[in-house]
Amino acid sequence: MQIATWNVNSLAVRLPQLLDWLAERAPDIVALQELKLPDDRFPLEALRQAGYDAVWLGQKTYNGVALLVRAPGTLHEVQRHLPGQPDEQARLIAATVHPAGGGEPLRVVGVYVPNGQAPGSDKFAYKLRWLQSLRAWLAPQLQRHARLVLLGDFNITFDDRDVWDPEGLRETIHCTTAERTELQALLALGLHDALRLFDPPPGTFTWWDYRQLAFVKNRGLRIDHILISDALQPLARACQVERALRKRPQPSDHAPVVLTLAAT
DNA sequence: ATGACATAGGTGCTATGA
Repeated sequence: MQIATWNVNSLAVRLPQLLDWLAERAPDIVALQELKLPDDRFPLEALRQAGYDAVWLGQKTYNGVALLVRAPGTLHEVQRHLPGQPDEQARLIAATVHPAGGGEPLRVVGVYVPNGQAPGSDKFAYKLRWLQSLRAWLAPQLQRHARLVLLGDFNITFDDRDVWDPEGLRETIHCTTAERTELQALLALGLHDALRLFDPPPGTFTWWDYRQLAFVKNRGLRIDHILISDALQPLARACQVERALRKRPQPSDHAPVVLTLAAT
């Protein structure tokens, strides 16, 4: 079974690429971020024709998240937004997924963590507050759902290995100690960084700036993550960044991350 | 140097991203 996350940077623009990729790889579960469209413009029919069901939380212009499941898989107990968190920004969607191949259900939490703009800014404070709220909500979720996947665009690097120029970007946005402390606090709840379990080669990133040939020079960051609970860790078989999608015409600036889990 | 690209909204430019 394959579980993927992809920041598409506009679902309207990237829909043809998403449909191509779903047809090629047939992931069982997909979390999408940065839909950048309101709920009534979500392309449900196109996704259904591609063999996927979906739930989504849209927003005009900014943010927006969705979960897809390959038929005949199903999505239940859908939650949009962090409960009790008044927030105009569409950044979290969770569902209990019964995957296509059968086996035990999974609790899947897709997130688009705030960017944070710059340390010390109001947006940075919002990012840290949002992460604290996520953690407070996630702790009881993990008690209830032993088989849990938290995945999406975290906008945080774990450590210097996730940064193309760690010295030059020291304590800049995505690389600050404050952000990394919040990310580690999520792991401390009983989660594991799925990609790091498989000892990826140096220079494994998920995002590259559109400018200055950053992708060609592999000047990137690893900020998109799949975190899996203790119960799922022994089932992890592979985890990879789909770098090839970043090479296609009119790409998203993010590449997908794909986790392969053994059934059951 | 706060730019370079890309996207949305709207129709000239600003806001935002990472």
